This record gives sequence, structure tokens and C-alpha cells, in this order.
Amino acid sequence: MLKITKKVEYALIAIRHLQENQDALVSVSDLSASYGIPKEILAKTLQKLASANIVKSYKGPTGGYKASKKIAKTTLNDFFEILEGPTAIMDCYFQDGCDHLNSCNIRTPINKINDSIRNLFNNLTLADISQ
Amino acid sequence: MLKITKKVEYALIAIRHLQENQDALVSVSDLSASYGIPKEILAKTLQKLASANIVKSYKGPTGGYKASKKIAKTTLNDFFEILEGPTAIMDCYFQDGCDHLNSCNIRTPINKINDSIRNLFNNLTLADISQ
DNA sequence: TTTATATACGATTAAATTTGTCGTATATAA
DNA sequence: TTATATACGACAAATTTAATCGTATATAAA
Ligand code: FES
Ligand code: FES
Repeated sequence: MLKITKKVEYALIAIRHLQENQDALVSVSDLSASYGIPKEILAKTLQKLASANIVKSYKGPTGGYKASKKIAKTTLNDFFEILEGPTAIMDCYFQDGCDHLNSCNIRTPINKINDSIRNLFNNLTLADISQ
Repeated sequence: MLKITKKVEYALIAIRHLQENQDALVSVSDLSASYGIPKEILAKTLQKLASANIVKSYKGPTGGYKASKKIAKTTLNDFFEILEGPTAIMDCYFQDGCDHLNSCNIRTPINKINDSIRNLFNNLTLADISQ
């Protein structure tokens, strides 16, 4: 219930490390070894962050990842959605029909809760939660 | 990721129904049939709400549940915690040791995010999200 | 007093989601 | 040419959530 995934947890760890070592080029193997994170999962996670320009990737030997300038300004909502898709406490929030078709009496509360959470995450940046 | 459970969904449906029919005594069978919810799950869910005095229960034939006066003032956080235990995006929030022992670099961000969410839920009542 | 129907509660099974692994391709510095 | 890094997709294991089953207890009505 309302838990974040390991993917997001691992991404946070990686991002924090890259931010604290701004100019270093860090490989997945290094991060994986330092923090005890399965290499393949972390790799795929960083690939997603790279394609969203949150981090920069460099291929080949001596390659790895660096923090991008965009990183601090990124909102929590964008960060989560890059990794996990739309932020919603129920799937129906982003769908046309609702799960209960005829007799749904929770559309209003579900939307209110979700709006509040999205509003919260849209107004918190990765920089905000780091200090 | 950050989803609510069916238990909470079912509880919301039941609560909304009981609030809209303040004086009626509604049985689990009725609710279950009206909204297409598995009876046993809904029963256990309402039992939890009853022991927290969110709803009142009446045994025997013609028995059922009623909304209590406490219901509207209940915060979202209390409501969630009655059904699902402590609100936390990661288990370590409520534990002494953290999951990464030596090399945890995400304690601050995890706590900030969780504090924000708990603050949000503590300041929203069931009445707030219903209108 | 008997019977039917409701809540109460624990144990177990089924389904869905999340987490982790494996295999292969491509880029590039040495 | 070779070793090492990112990139990406398919699959398997593990965990969590959802649903079912079984039994006990209370109580209104016949
Ligand atoms: S079930 Fe989500 S709005 Fe009806
Ligand atoms: S893992 Fe949660 S605080 Fe370290």
C-alpha cells in the first residue's frame, strides 16, 4: 500500500551518488558493488533516466554515468513517472471508464486524493528532498 | 507503485454508501451485491472499521452496519492506517535500522517524502474528499 | 426453544505484481 | 583486436495482494 518500488529506491541511491560526485564518471558495476544493488536492474533503471536526460551516459570502457544539470530541478512527479509511468493511486484515474461501471460512488474521493498527491509531487524537486 | 489496495477501495465504497444512508442499517450482503465486492473481504474490512469506531456494527438478523458520527472527522491517514498499518513509502521509515546498513545515502530524501505524504493525509478528512 | 441470518475471526489458496536473472547486441577506449 | 561499458528484450523467482473456505457467536423472528 502506497509503497515505492525498488527501481525507484535504486534510482534515488544512484542519483544521490552522482550528485555528490558531480564530475566523476561512475559505472553501473561501481554503483552496484558499492550499494549492493543487482547490476542488471540498476542498469535498466539508469537507462531510463538517461533517455529522460536526468543523467548522461557514456559508452565503452571508462564509460559510465554522470549527473546532468537538469537533475536538481526535476520534480518528484517527473522522476517517478519516468520510472513507473503515471502517478495514480488507482488505475482508473487515467482511464476513461472506471472499474465499477454502473455503481461507482468513489470517483470524487479518488480524484481528490490523487490530485493532492500529484500536486505534492509536482511541487517537490529532487533538490528539495536532498537537504 | 503508490497504489491503494482493494481493501481500502472497498472500505471507501462502503463508507460513502453508509454516509449517504445515514440512518439505514446496511448488511455486508447488500453492499456486496450492490457494488460487486467479494463478501468475505468486505466483511473483514468493515470489522476493522467497526473496531476503530468508524462504523457501528449490529449482530443478528436485521443486523448490519451504520455510519458513526466519528466518520467525517477521520483523517485519511487514520483511515489508511486502520486498514493497512503505518503509512510509509518504505518499511525502513518505521524501523530502527535501515535496509542498506553501511552505505545508505537516501535516509534524508525518504524521510522528507514520507513526512510530506503523512502531513498531507493528516490534514485531509474523509469529509474533505467527499465534496 | 428452534431456526435463520447477521457479524467475527483465522487459515488457506489463487492471482497479480514486483524483483531479479539471463542472453545478446552495440559502442568505444586501449 | 580485445576488453569493458551501455542498451534492450525475454524469462523465472519471489513477494505481496486478493479471494476463498471453514467455524464460532450473537440475536431477531417463527
Ligand atoms: S472506480 Fe475509479 S472512478 Fe469509479
Ligand atoms: S534504507 Fe531507508 S533509511 Fe536507509
